[in-house]
Amino acid sequence: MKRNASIDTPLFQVLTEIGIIAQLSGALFNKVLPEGLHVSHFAILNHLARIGDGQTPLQIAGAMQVAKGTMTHSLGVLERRGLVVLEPHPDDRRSKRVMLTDAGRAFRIAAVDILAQAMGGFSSEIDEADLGLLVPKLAELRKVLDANR
Amino acid sequence: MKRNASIDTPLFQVLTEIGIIAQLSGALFNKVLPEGLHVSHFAILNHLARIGDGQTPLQIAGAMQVAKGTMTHSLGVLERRGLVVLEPHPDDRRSKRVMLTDAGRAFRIAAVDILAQAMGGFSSEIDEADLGLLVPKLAELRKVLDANR
DNA sequence: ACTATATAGTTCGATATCGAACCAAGGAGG
DNA sequence: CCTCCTTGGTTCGATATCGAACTATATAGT
Repeated sequence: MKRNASIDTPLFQVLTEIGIIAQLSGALFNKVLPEGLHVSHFAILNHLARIGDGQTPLQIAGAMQVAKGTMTHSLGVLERRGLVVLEPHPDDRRSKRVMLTDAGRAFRIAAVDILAQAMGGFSSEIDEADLGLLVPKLAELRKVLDANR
Repeated sequence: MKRNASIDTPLFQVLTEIGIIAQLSGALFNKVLPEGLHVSHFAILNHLARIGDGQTPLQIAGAMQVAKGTMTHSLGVLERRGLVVLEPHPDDRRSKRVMLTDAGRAFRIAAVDILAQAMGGFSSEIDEADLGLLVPKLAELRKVLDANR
């Protein structure tokens, strides 16, 4: 059937699989993460620890690919927990700078350990080298999607 | 730094990329889909059209990897729009069977066209064959995650 | 300088999703 | 049969997210 051919394209299949995997891994992460901390919150802490803090909310939203209103919300959660502080941006009074607190760094390290442990449980069932090859392809796909949004 | 090594594993990187891609493609789909129809709703219609209707809500929830409460909600949306009907299951009075209506089939075909068109815009920027190779690996990853949830 | 436009964040309403509690029906053992 | 456990669905409260409207500041064009 000609009609279905248009949707059974590799791109579509990949996106379908990816959607399901994202849902599954998100659920898995949420289960092992400490009470009240969502994957998205952890992702922000992790990003700040890796790339460096002092980024603006908008920069972080761009990196995480979420709407800026969402970022306002998430940063509020993290700030209320004392994991980050928002300070005024020195060069632009509209903007903020997001800084990790010591508690935030400690929290992230603890969460990383928990996640690593949880993933270690079944990472043996997967060919790690295989996964390594996937990363650049996925990154490329992400770039294309990002450019067309 | 030893500490970061535990999280900079291929598996983790892949899941991070996948999370972002899922968010991007979901947003993209939502933008092109008709008013009020969410990707998840389309996914259900598509699943029923491909696998065959008459499935129970729980079966569909399993295939989509969403909570059953979510499925109740989504099917309600689709039913209110007349795209599916829920009929009592002949063998089990607790259960239902989800049937596509003609309108549902038509709607799906239209949506497929719209999506195919939207994706066609940038699918040329990606190596389709490359993507094809990704599918089995992703499927495998999905299985492992699924088994460990 | 002055106005117009763009940008950073916030706020708000709507919706998808989850998880847990719940209800109803099936099935298993005695 | 009757109880106990399981299973399919629904309901409910909480939360993440989006998109759009809004505020304040910055930048550009004239």
